[in-house]
Amino acid sequence: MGYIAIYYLMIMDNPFLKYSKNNDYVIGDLKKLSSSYIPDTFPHRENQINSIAKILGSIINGGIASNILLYGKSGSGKTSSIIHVTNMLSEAVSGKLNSIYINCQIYDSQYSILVYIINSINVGEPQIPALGLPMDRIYFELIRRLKKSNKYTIIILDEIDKLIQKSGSDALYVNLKIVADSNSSIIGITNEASFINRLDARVQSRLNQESVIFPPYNAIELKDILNFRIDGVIKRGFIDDSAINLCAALGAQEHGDARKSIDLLRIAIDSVLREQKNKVTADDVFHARDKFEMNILKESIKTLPIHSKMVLLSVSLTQETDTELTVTGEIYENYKNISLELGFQPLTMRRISDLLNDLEDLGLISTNTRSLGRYGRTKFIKVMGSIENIKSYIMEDSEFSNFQGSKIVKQTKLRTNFDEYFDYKE
DNA sequence: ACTCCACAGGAAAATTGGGGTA
DNA sequence: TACCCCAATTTTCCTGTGGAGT
Repeated sequence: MGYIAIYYLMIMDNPFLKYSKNNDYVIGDLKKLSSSYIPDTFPHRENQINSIAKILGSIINGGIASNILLYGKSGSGKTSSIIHVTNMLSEAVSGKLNSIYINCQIYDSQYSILVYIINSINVGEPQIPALGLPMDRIYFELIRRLKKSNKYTIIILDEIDKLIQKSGSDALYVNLKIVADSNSSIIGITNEASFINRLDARVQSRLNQESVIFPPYNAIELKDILNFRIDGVIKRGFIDDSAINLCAALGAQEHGDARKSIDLLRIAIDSVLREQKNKVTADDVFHARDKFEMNILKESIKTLPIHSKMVLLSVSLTQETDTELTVTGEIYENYKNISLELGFQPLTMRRISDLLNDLEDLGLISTNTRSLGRYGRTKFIKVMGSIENIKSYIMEDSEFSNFQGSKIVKQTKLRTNFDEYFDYKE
């Protein structure tokens, strides 16, 4: 009796289950269509996987593996492949392996990375706090626990270029030293080919012992991958060939991005299932793309720190009143007003300059440094995408709930001169 | 050739805030 | 509770810069 009740609960609560039970088209686990799913076969990545396996293989015989650097654009299968390989390896040595995956975009200081590694090694000891301990003690503790665990350790540093960008080569050097002092290897993942040149020599030689390159997928390969993912999950015929081709083409367009292709297909399938239609067409994929891009925008704005949100709002409002002169100085003035209105102590211009660069990295704004000769040198800034949407996403933050719209200053130093400059020209 | 605007962005100092210790 | 350590964040101080004006 109890089982039946639970069964119904699951059907009610889990949308995937609901579809799979009520729909003839779904014949397998829809999780296979998630871009983070790690399949057990990787079409068109056999060479890379074999190379990595060969390098790490020496661990099986008790040896030490070289450090590896994986290159490739996003969605080229680097992360999935390495996790797949380490999973297999862990199986081969019957679990005597610590494989620690770290995304350096999230853990971006040497301190946070080391603490994360320590807390990932399970030797039945308490967690280490994320702040406040002296570095040498972290270091000591890490070595101690690594030795105690008595396993080989593989540290995977994803987006390793972000670490260098934020914390410099030293952060990596510390990690590499630990590797030298213990039974472990580092695997770096980067999508920036020039990354290695920015390192200093001592780090370079240690990290770049072996490298594996992941070239972008072409449209034909992407199509294979999509078909492979659908296989056994969705009934043939439910998805129009044109839809698959389009997903592959859009992914190929975006530097051969398999993640994008798969996500697009999944979103398209999802909405077709929800609308109870009986075929996924190219049109559905186009809709999926719009939705996908909106979600990315919304999500990246939602997770922005409060001051970044205020800066972005300032850019939006400034651009709204005058497209010509969205420059740093004016954005800063308006940011200050917004900040004061919302009851925050405004940050300095120097800091805002960095925040603007961060926003550019996120693709939320685009900047262009221009010189107006006598009238100075500054950045011209534009928001990417619709101002209305961006504004509404920012306003979703409760901190902005009583934002009335600060007065938008138009009288910066530059503006006075700049206006004169144009008056003069005309 | 030289000046000077309005910043960009590097370096170092100062502040912040968790955590430990007495 | 007072006080010291630490890394992270932010400010202060600074030098650098492209090109119109003179």
